[in-house]
Amino acid sequence: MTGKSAIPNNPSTHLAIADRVHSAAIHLLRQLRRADDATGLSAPRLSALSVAVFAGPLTLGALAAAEQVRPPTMSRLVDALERGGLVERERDEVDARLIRIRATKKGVSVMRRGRARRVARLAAQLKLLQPAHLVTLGQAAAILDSVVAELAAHRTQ
Amino acid sequence: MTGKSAIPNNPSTHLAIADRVHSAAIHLLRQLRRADDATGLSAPRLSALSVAVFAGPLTLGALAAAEQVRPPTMSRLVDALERGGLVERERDEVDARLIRIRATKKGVSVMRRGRARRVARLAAQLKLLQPAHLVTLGQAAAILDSVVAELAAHRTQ
DNA sequence: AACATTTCGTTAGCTTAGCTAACTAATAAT
DNA sequence: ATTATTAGTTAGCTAAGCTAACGAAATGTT
Repeated sequence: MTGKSAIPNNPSTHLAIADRVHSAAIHLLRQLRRADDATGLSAPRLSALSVAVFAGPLTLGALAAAEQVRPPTMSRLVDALERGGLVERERDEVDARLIRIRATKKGVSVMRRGRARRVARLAAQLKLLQPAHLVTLGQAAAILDSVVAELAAHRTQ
Repeated sequence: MTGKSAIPNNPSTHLAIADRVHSAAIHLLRQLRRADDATGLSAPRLSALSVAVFAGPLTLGALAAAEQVRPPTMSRLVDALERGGLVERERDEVDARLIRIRATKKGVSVMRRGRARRVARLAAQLKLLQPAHLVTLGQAAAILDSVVAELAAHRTQ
């Protein structure tokens, strides 16, 4: 994508840094996007599965909200995961409109391995970095997450 | 998406850092995704336009490579940009197979405004950070870009 | 000079992910 | 009892990504 020079101006500006961070994120995800051949799961599916696994059984709507996606979109993602035997739909006992998405055993193990594998390529590259650079990345991730949380808060408000 | 707990392990491991960086990137882009109703340009289009603007006239293949995308994909992105009057296709004088993609005046200005707007929300948050954190993010972006370039190289091989 | 090969971009056709709008079924409210 | 709201799905669209196959142009071989 844009690379070094978008919004060139003064490179130390927050705007310039925002631009570069944005770029880097796009590039990274492009690289990691391709389906993990081992699991056959795309990023959105793996991501949804991840929430199902770690946040326990969730309603479809809640899952959609967690993934910041509309219900129909999540409905299809769940279709795919269900087809693969990774999650199950359960009707709620008390409120029959609700559908709880629960990860299966298979879903749990596939998710773990899939995510590990997905990130493995990145990890392998990181291993080649100078330790100081690795530290910088770790710190940046933490900072970014807090920034993103702020963004999300201001948006949903 | 996945959040804090995927592959938790030792947080200082390159694998753990890879996971956190990956997470952070996903979260960030989800937040920024809708950003640019003003230009009507999607992220991939804005990104391609950005390269066309800043890396000067480029062949379609080079643009595809820069965007880490296959030629047919870029061909369609360029179609859309051309329809919007943001870029032009020019046949090369000496080698008639080549097509140079050149940003128009309109493309340049739209890109600047669009991208600025897209990143503006992020930039606004960054402004609230401690200067040291801002520096860390800037460095991290640079490091990440080189890492991603390596990833791309190894994958294409 | 003629033919074969390679290269560049496009076209065709597929999948996935996202959306809105409209529908069904179920619950809640009046 | 009827009406309104809510949850999820279906239908139908757009966009982005891919591979395979193709035409046109350039290059290499004989």
